[in-house]
Amino acid sequence: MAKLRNINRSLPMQLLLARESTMSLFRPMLRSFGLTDQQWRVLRVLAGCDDIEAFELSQQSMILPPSLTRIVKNLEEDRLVKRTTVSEDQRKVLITLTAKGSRKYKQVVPESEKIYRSIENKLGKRELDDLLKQLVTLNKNLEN
Amino acid sequence: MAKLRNINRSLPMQLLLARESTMSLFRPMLRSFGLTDQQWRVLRVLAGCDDIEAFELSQQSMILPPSLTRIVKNLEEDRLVKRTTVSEDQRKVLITLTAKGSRKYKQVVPESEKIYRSIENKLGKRELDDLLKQLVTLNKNLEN
DNA sequence: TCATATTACTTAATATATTAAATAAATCAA
DNA sequence: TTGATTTATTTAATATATTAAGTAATATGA
Repeated sequence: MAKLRNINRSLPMQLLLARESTMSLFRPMLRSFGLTDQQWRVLRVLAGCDDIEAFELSQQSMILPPSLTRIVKNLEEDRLVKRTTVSEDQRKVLITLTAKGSRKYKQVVPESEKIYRSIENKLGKRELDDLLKQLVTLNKNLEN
Repeated sequence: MAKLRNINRSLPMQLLLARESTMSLFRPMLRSFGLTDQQWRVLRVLAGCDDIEAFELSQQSMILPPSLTRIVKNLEEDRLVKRTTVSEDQRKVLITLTAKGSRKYKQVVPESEKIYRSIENKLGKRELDDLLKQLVTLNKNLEN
């Protein structure tokens, strides 16, 4: 019978496993702040700019527009972000971090970095840098 | 303001991006066979054994039990898999590929391998092997 | 100008992820 | 033996992913 490559030789599976291995280290911390993985990705992008259009936020947080609509709605209900429309182009929506959202972000950052450093220690800084470099290259070479 | 590392230096984000970059190459093919990503992961594991317990299938397909319950139910409705219970331990559920499921698997395998080879060509076989090796190491070193 | 196409986002429908709780069968301990 | 615990899976509830379709605003071309 035609056989598929072993899991250990499957790039998609190893990437899935690696993503899970790393996120499982961050997840309990994020949950303790009442944040989902995706909500954190959104806050993180917003913290890096004054405001941002929905489409651009979707790209940078790697969340598809339909999911983003719901996620932003929930964050808005939690008063962590604000939505406004652009008068020059009424189709567009601008999203901003509120003061509360900014405070939340500042609380999470040091905890996140702490976990990141523990990963660096487990893997070795050189190995991690090397892996990152290869992933960046892969993403460049496979990009659409 | 406390700032988080750039996306390019974030292992979780690069892994997410890499996973998406690669899966986006397989997804249209899988959909053309009427399969979701997760359904394919399940079929793939089942093709590698006569039958398997739900918990073990959950591990190998990297799908949590609650999700697996639903996915197996859907695959069962499509007549691609079969569920039976073990008489020695009535708690356990055994899952098997049907003849139809096996045929589907055999149809997908060559298409999947074709795409995999095109990825090898884009990235270079040596680079890909090297990356895989590093991912396997990472998964070993971070494993719970 | 005005019908058409495009853009930006949202809604809808179905599938999956995550966490907690429930269920039922098997095991364990007094 | 039987009440308590553990194990294997399912249900439930909420959140996200994916694809398609819808809506409203803007841009385009004859």
